[in-house]
Amino acid sequence: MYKKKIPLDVDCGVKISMEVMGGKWETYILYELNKGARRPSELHRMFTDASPRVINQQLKELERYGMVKKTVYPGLPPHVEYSMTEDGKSLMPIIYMLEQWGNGFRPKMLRILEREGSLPR
Amino acid sequence: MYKKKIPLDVDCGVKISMEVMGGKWETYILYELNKGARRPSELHRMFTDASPRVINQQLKELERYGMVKKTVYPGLPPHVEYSMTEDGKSLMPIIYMLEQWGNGFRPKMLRILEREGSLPR
DNA sequence: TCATGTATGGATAAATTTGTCCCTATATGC
DNA sequence: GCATATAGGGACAAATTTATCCATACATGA
Repeated sequence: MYKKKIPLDVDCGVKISMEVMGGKWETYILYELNKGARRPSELHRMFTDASPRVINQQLKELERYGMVKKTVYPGLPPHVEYSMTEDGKSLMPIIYMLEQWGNGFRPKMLRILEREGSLPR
Repeated sequence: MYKKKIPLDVDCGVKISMEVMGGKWETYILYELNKGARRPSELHRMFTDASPRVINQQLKELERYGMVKKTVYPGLPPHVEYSMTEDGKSLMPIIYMLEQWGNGFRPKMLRILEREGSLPR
């Protein structure tokens, strides 16, 4: 893990929220875990654009902040499950709002990107 | 400005929202402009932790996405003002939610940081 | 003349996040 | 034996964001 040189600004609520759920795959993971517990390998298969390594990192971050809970079932082969905590669930309304706002803004965003010539195809 | 090598994922609403308001100083700027129009130099004096250069960059980004409007008053010395657009205002509820959630989570965050020995002073 | 305030931006460095490559270890199936 | 699946992580590279340094230009006031 990377050790911050400039500490998080704990005085700002927005910064705290962003720190907890701002990772590239974290909202995806939370969204999925909100439907039910998932094994790491399931998530790896779902998010094929992300390398397993990165999903593991972000799961670890989410666990660190108590947004998800890791359960290890003893035995071999290893069986691990991640599930949502109450704190994690409390993030969902924010995620839904971000999702909704972004969906509403999409047409304008597409026009902006097109105008700048940065649309693939 | 930095030209992205990996394009924004326009299929994801959350990503779109983050792209628009995820910059380090953007929510601060929006929060301030929401109270009324401000000149760049006013913002520079307010956010002394940020270099003027960076505030300018983020203002430019916000203008690019239509969240703020730049007005140039002719004459010398130059007089420029940034003000909120309707689209910008529509972001405020999200910013308030992020602020509220983060404030609520602060005590836990402080305990986590303390446990890891990453609290200054 | 020189410092100050106004607005802006190029070039470059530092910090941070994300991604890739490859390794550990164990059990099962072919 | 060898491939596959399970979970995980070290070392490093690439992408991205943020910061620093310094430059332009013009007017005013000491």
